[in-house]
Amino acid sequence: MNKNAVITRFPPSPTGFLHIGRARTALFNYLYAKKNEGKMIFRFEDTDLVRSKKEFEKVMEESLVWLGISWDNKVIERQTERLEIYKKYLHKLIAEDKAYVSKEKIEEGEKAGQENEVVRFRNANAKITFTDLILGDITFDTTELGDFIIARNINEPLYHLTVVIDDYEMGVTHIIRGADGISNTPRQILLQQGIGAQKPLYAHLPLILAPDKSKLSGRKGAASVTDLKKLGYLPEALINYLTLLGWNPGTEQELFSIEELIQTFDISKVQKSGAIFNVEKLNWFNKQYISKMSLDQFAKAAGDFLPQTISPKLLPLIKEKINYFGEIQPTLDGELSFVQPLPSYQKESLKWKQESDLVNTKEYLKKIIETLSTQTDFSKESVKSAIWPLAEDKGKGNILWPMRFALSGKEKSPDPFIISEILGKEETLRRLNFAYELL
RNA sequence: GGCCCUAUCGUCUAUCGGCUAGGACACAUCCUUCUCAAGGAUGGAAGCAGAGUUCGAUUCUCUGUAGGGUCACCA
Repeated sequence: MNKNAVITRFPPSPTGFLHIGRARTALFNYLYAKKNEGKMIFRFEDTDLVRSKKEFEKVMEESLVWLGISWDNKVIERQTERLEIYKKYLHKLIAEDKAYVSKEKIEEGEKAGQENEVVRFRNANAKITFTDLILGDITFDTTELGDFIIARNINEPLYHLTVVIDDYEMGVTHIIRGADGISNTPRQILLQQGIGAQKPLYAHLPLILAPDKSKLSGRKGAASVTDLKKLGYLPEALINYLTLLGWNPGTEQELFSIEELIQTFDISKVQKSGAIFNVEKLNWFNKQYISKMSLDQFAKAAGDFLPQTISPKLLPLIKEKINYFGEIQPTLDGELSFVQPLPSYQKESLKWKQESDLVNTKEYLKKIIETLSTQTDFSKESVKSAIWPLAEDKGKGNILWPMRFALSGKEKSPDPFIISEILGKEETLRRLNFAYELL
């Protein structure tokens, strides 16, 4: 393998769903690795036995797959399976007097008061400076860290030690993570020096914020990939949006395929400040991707969001209305409700706004019914060409509004021709006659 | 509070010292249109404050202010 090969990594702890912020971190690691013809490693940091759950490992893996983010390691390793490795380093560190065992009382939790033999790292209290690919030089005085704890006991190593060892052993060259990891960096660099590891390059991504600029969380609406998938967003749209949240290529292009993203991605152009997650813009991206789909692709992608017995003629109407699949049912119940039994309505609703009373309206409806009664072909084109001369003669609103309202029972709906086609001759005439009788 | 990071329209952002500060989302108006959606056009909307460097600062430096992150025997 090429010695200079880029290796990035995505090491979530399986303690929840794949949060949008973490998804973007995975995405940027993926883009950076691909861009540099390197690899991305996916592993689980599950040393917190209490919070780590196998179910979450599964959702996280599924979420990445759904997004189209792939990793290059065949087996997804878990830290709980690498204990022997950590112990080896721990013993070495202690033997070299870089760390020491210390008998201390546990201060919090169920075991408070009990004694424990923690392992502390001998901190030389130096100043640590590292160059962040996004933020530039960052300096910490590590004095305040003290001799920090790296293991609960010799058999239970803690996070800072395990990441550093994993990254070293797996040959990680670039650590791309959220900005909340900045203050962990000096500790980890100290540990790298302790075990004789090479210092990787760091890039800290700005955080994704809720609309009130606080940290995004599940309580503030959809916050995980699973939530967004359930709402019916397209993975391509999410990827596109997430990449442009905090990064842009400096051109005015907004729509990118994943391949284009890989080609154009430049980590040094990542924004330094946090970005608010804006659903409106996600909606726009999603709509763009929907409109680019063929009807077949749309039907296939929408899948379970579509009722089993949906008229294929309704598909294009749905497709042009919605932002995301979750809006299909509300649209079917709303503007496209003409497919359902006709709702009751006030007869005044049949009147076009420029008419003063219902006298003309009744006359117009009669003419519409007469025209369509002799019509055999009920395709929207035929219905339109049959009705159009009448509409031109009497005024489009005068004819089309009552016709459309009689057919849909709604203020808002698709045009009366497409409704006629979908309803068919019998039902169309039934609804028109019903309106006529009302007046 | 200590330490660290950040600061351009409501939101995401462009600008590698020259700006009439550009684009996108959202919003408003208009056009198209029987209605809605889509589409087209137009518009309103921003450099946190103060000092310094400079012929010239949104861009560089400092201070202040504000926001965020982080301070575990969690990860």
